Amino acid sequence: MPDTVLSVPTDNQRAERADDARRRATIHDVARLAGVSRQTVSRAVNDKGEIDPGTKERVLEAARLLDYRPSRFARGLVQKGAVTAGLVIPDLRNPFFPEVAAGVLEAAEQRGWQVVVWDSRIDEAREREALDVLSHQADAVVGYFTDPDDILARHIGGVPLVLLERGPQQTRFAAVGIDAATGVEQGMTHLFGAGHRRIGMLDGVHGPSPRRQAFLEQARRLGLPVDEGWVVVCPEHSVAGGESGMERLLTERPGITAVFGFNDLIAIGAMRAARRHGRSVPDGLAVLGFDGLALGELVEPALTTLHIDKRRLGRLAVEQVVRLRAGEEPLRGADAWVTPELVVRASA
Amino acid sequence: MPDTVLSVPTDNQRAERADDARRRATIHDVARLAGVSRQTVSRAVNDKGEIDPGTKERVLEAARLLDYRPSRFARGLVQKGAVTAGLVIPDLRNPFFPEVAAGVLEAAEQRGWQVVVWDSRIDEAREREALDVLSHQADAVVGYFTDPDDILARHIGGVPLVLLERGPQQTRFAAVGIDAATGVEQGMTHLFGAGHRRIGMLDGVHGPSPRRQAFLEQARRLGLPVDEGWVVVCPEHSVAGGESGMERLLTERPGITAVFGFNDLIAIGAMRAARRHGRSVPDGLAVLGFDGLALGELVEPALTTLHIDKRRLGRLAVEQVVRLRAGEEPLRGADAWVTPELVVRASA
DNA sequence: TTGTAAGCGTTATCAT
DNA sequence: ATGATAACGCTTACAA
Repeated sequence: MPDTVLSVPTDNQRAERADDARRRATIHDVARLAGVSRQTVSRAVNDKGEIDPGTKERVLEAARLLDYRPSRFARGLVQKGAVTAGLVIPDLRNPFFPEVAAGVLEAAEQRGWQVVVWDSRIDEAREREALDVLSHQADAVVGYFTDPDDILARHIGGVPLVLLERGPQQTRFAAVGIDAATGVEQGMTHLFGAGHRRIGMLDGVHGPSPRRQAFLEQARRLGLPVDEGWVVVCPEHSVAGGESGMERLLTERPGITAVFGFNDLIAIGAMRAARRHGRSVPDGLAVLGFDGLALGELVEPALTTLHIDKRRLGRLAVEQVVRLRAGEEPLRGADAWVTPELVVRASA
Repeated sequence: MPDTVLSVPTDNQRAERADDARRRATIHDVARLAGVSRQTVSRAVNDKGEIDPGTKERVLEAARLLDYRPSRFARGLVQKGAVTAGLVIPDLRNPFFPEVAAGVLEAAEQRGWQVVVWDSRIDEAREREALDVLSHQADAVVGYFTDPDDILARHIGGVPLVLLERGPQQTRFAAVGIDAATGVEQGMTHLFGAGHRRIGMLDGVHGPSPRRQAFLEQARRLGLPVDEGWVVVCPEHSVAGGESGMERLLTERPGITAVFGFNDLIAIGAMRAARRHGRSVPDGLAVLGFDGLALGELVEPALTTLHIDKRRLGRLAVEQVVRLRAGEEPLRGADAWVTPELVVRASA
């Protein structure tokens, strides 16, 4: 018989379950303890006006006692407006990416958004996993991805996606990129002007990357005796990767007088390897980087590099998200590019 | 009269509002378009078994048409278990912090948690703002904070909080720290052993920091003629900050033969400033860093430093969160410390 | 000042 | 295989 009474409806059922072991306190528990309605608890907790100071104090005390915290889900359900973006970065320990992330975070903060960060650690499976999770938990995703569009589409499932460093012509998603062609042209022109003809490249990716294509194109334009055979790939985008790549390049093309690095870390590795081979920089070998990391000013000799405005890249990505969410077309072409700028220091 | 009919109850009201301009499609809209119940939509979308392949296809098509995406809030409300942690970092562009963040992200990922990252940009107001937001949106917060406990308490409001780099004796919150005393002792012993007696310090914070206290204590132990007057504060924890701090130190204590940096960036700045003053490193001036950044191996001369396992620091912080959430006592004392390790390179 | 009722969008449970 | 119904925890009307 008591069963019948207790199962009347919901409120009494709740009362039954109230002393469950580790259940988090709800607004209802607080209301009951304070002897008020849930609405009154809400008023107290959210600091609304219309409430008696005494009641408020009592409610807050009850909340404290029960260690009550409003459920963000229940709140989100009823108050719209909280925006969460996902950010997927390949490697937080490559100083390039924290800079981009800083740009994203800054722009997001200005809009009151939150950013969930994933470090995919240069693992395509983890990239996809990030998409799977973030497509459920975020309102938009920004990041570095290596999979082709159709795979990404399968995992992002309708959530706005902005790809970092993919040329707009390489994807149907929104993207922000780096104007590799212009950057490489500046760099090669500089090396050529300094008298270099036998220039090698330490690329960062297999296959026809924009940087490599631009490199080969410039080599052709300048009439250099340089082709694919002068390009060595450093799968690891680090100083160590640059060192071992340079070892190989020096073995395969001992005649080179200059080398173009895929990024600054690789270029710094190249300098170190070159010196170990008894070639001083820049006289025995000129080294050119790509990124413009702060680090480049600290090494000896300071690194000549194509500087990229990394924060801007991040901010631009957030702008793309804004457009996407507004139902507008994302920026395409040059508006969605960051153009590198040659910074001449000592290494080339 | 039609009004009466339409306002029957909720379902029809919804039908009315369905063609609202920019309202995001809900499961209900999809159900209606596909001519099935909401439950069936749920089954299709979540890839559950019990559903006719044909129906499923029809539902998914409708979902695609309406650009339907499940609300993460509604989902979170019914499916428990999604954990979001907040991470507050002072400056993503100081290479130290991305390493710590990487440790946090790694440990969080292993547990299936998500991490919302905030860059407080070394601004106490922004730190508090981060707490205000994250205490609502996250299930726990990990981070660097400068405010004293009571202020933090006011802003964190009951959410588990783990402070980074606060000695356990300095806070009643859970914390993970660095064993500054042991680190400094190693460093000072090393410098002393190399014959240095007049040692300066470039500290990073005003007031009695653990590192400074340990420094002064070691100076006393070793009988050095060194006191507070040999400490210069670099408010900016960067190479530039180290350079200007070193300028001052060199002016105030031209007799120093060695300098202890608050961190590696400051130490590198010190090396540069010293050299500009015509003092070679390490012969004219020995320089010791604190952090063990990868960067330290790349500068010339390579930096002798107290290496900190930064990832471990981050992972440890997540472990503390786990304890807190389980209602256990957080680790205290040495278990919540990371002990620096002296790495001798060329600079000292 | 306080309480009642409805609804936010989803999934779980139990029928059918 | 599909649907009805009841939660989930909260806030926003509106009523008292």
